[in-house]
Amino acid sequence: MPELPEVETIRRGLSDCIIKEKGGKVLTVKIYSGKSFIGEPSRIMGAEVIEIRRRGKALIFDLSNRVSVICHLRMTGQLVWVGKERFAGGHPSDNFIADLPNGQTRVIIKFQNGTLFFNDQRKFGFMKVLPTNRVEDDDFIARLAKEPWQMKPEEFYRKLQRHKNAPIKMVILDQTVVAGLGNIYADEALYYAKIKPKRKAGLVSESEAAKLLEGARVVMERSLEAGGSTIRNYVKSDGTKGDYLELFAEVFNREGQKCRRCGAEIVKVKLGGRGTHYCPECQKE
DNA sequence: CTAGGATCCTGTCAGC
DNA sequence: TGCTGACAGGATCCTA
Repeated sequence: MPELPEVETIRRGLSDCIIKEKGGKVLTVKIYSGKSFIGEPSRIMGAEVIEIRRRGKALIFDLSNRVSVICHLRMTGQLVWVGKERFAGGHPSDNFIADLPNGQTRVIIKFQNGTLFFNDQRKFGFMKVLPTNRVEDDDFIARLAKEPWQMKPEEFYRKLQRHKNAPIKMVILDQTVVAGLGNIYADEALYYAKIKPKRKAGLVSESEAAKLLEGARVVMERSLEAGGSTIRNYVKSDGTKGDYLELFAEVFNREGQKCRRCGAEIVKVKLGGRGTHYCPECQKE
């Protein structure tokens, strides 16, 4: 369930562990679930990771032999580095601190100076090997829209018009409209912009669209400051589990609680098959 | 082309 | 306790 801030947090954490601290060459690739690893694993053996990039919610590991690995965690993927330090990010679960591998481990990439575990309960995520110069041709990467920081309000507004009959929330979850938002930050951005999630996208005004785009940036920046969902805030100092959502969420997982803006009760409904949280008072139809 | 629902897969939790 | 259905922070595929 990692969204842009979580993936970016992983990118930074793994860059520190694998590049700065020198993870070294890939020694072995062990695949426990065929559908979790696409392509020929031997193509990354003997190579070193020279850069870790991110496009939307996808991570891209560039290796020294002009081969790259695209990794998308989808709903329940997580990456855990065990080396000199331990770093874990992605779908928060006890795997962050558990002994690995376990029953949810799908791929293990062993480096000279550490081991990268790709765990994924539901097997929706994947790693995919391809030449570095072909990454931009990958179906998912190629169709990805700009991120909220790169997109101009006018462009965003124009894109909304192409889906004028769909609920605005569904439209901003579409990665070809804007990249990076998932179910949490879609709800949070709409709260920020005071727009009801089910409103038709065509009925969002130009100024509201600008506010929504700004909201997307603000809520994801806030989460990024909190470190996304990583081992640092998942495990509190007393060893108990923490809920990082508490750190910034205004509506997500707050059904039944009071809106911090107007005091009304936050509600949860189902929209397009996704749990959707909003304030019925201050978010407008 | 768009909109909406089903689908991939595994685990957990509420309710009976 | 054991079962059943709903649900889970994603994206694609299929149908109308």
